[in-house]
Amino acid sequence: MINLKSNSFTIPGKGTTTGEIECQIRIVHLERVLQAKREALPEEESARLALTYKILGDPTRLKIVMALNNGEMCVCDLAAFLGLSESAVSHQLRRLKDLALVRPRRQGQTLFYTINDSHVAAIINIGLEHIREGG
Amino acid sequence: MINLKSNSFTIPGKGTTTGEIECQIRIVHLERVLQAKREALPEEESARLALTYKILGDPTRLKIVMALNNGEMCVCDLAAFLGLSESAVSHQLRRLKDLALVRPRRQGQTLFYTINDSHVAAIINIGLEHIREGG
DNA sequence: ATTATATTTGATCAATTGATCAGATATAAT
DNA sequence: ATTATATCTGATCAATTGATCAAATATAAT
Repeated sequence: MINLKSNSFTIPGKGTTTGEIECQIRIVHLERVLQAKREALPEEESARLALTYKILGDPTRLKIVMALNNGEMCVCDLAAFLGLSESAVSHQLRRLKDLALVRPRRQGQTLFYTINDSHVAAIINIGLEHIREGG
Repeated sequence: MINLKSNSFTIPGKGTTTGEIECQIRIVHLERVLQAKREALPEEESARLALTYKILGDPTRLKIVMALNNGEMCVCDLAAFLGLSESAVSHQLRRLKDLALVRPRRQGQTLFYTINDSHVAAIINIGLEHIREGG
């Protein structure tokens, strides 16, 4: 147990410590905690990364991505494939597009969606390896 | 527009088609839809994969995983690092453990958590590459 | 045995989420 | 211009989620 005064640690129920508030945070290995703080990604970047996984972390959206991995598809074909309304698919495609996971190509009235870059397929392949062994 | 009778497609508001219900699903490229159906992962597997990403897709959990990527840490140190209650951290560790993303090692009363396998770090590295270029 | 320490567990609740619906755009055809 | 087609958008609502709290284990120390 280590006593901390006026540093940058945030205490669960009490917000961030400022001024002379004396607080007790249980830290068993201080160096380890400080190292984690030092090496942590900037908040903005880790938030973005988390959001990327979150977007992949929905069955409908993941199925979309995996289907597109075999070639581009239009909204209505995806809807037929998934058994969902075209509106639902469009909503999900927008979220995937916002995170640069898929990308549209317009041909007349039809929008064909594709995987945006090679990282997406790579993430999925490694994820599959993970769940297939030991998971 | 293609007319389908009594096949295995599911129609948005009407459940899965059975018997003689005549339905109209808009399919522009039937081969593409059928290919997607053929090559889709078994439902159970894609659900598991989605869940894996979902679990990584929360800022708190992702920070935990990234911190552990630099070496094992105990629950209370993680709590101090994150500025969260130990209970909150424990709850999240459980979810990470359930998906085999982290793994505990007991030493007396203390539980040290580690990244479970190399795939986890790989997924994160590729995710980072993705958001850092073009994202 | 009793007490202290480290973590886990179950309940609660505000906040977020995903599919649907109705209506809005955007492009093409007549 | 009008109509049809393909997709998008905003609102709604049940269901899920994450942090907190209080209480329960589990291990260690006296």
